[in-house]
Amino acid sequence: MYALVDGNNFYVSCERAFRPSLKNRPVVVLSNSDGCAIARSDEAKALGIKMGQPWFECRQLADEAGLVALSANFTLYGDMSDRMMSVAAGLGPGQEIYSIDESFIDMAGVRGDLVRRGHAVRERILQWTGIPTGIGMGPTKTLAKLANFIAKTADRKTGSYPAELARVCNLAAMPASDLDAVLQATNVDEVWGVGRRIAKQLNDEGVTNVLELVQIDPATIRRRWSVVLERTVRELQGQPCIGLEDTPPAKKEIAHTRSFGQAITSLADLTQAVTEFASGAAAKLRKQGGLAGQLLVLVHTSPFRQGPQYSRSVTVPMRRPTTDSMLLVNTAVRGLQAIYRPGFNYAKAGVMLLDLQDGAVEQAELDLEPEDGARGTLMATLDRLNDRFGRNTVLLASAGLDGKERSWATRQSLLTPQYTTNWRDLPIAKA
DNA sequence: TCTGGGGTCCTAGGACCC
DNA sequence: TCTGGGGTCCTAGGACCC
Repeated sequence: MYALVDGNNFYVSCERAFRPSLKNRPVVVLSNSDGCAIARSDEAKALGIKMGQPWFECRQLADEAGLVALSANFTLYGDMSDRMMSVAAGLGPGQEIYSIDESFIDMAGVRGDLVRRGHAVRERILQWTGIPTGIGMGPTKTLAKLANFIAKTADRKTGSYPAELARVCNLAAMPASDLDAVLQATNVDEVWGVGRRIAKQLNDEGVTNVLELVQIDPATIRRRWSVVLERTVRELQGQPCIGLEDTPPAKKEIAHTRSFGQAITSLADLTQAVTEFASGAAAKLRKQGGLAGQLLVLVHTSPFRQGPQYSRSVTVPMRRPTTDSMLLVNTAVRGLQAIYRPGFNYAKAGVMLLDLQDGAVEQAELDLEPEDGARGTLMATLDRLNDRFGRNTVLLASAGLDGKERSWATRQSLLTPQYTTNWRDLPIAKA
């Protein structure tokens, strides 16, 4: 038995916890560069704003409908997530933190009325963190996920689900005929693992709702589609195929990519950007105690713009697995030089660290670079300074030190304070 | 005229998830 | 004028190897 606890409109709810004036208003949170909407309040959804919709397409709603837009404040969301997760963990004996706003709970051995227990935990999360949640339960993770969707949709009163399924929904506790009715009222594209593409293929075969999907023989699914979709169908039929991952598996890659505030053309500007991305990725790598065996650099133009397109990446093996910013930055810049072509308007670049290895089992080697030991101390000091005094307090010279304008920097004009993680931003209550 | 089979590695891209 | 970022898994095709 599994539960899925999921924060409603999570980023918006985090902002509302500290600015109650945002309640009952249409609110969106924007991606980096204030590019597009990545979270929407119910009121914003009702205005017709789509997930991922570009801000320039809906910004007129600020004047017409009182829409409020905020730049993404990931420091705040990460901290609020930790708080929500620690309360949600009280629902059952095991927890897998699946994303910033979702966790699966293993309900094995939990006795009593699970729906009542769910409502109690939900109330506690709301009271202690200010985040409204929905909870779905079922015999498999895929069914718990589906139950969660039903709980949230019934709460918004937008679907055709019975009101008593709102907020907390346990599919395992439902009489078979009621369950069939609920599955029939749910489109296949709401199923975890069925995206746009597969949904269309299913629709073309006449399979539009979940009840129809559940009734297909898994072997047929495997033959016509894939083992991945077969697993999804078996899970929908109540056969557990996906277990709880309560210890997160080690990352296989770390990425740091950004779209630029405005397109850039020169190798000098790209070098600055790639230096910053490689430094950022290296800091992340050190934080999780890993080593990178390979590094990938990518650049590309904007597919949304007219004009010549160019997209290229290169993977460079490190001489030996490393965590050293200077080596990684040098490698990234050399990679960039190899793929850079003049005459293009570059919209995005990035650095990925690949072939990640456990830092604790570093391969011993004749020490050909005796300064490495000192480098380790240097990197640790660099991380401490940047953690304490803010990102980019200390950086490598190729990031650009001359005070020249970093025209490519992302824009975040609507950023809210870091209420919970920075003394200077601590909210003050007035009597 | 007729030109193998098995394997790895790399790049690129597609599909899905949040 | 203006279109996110971070992941995983899978597959196809080309280069290269024996």
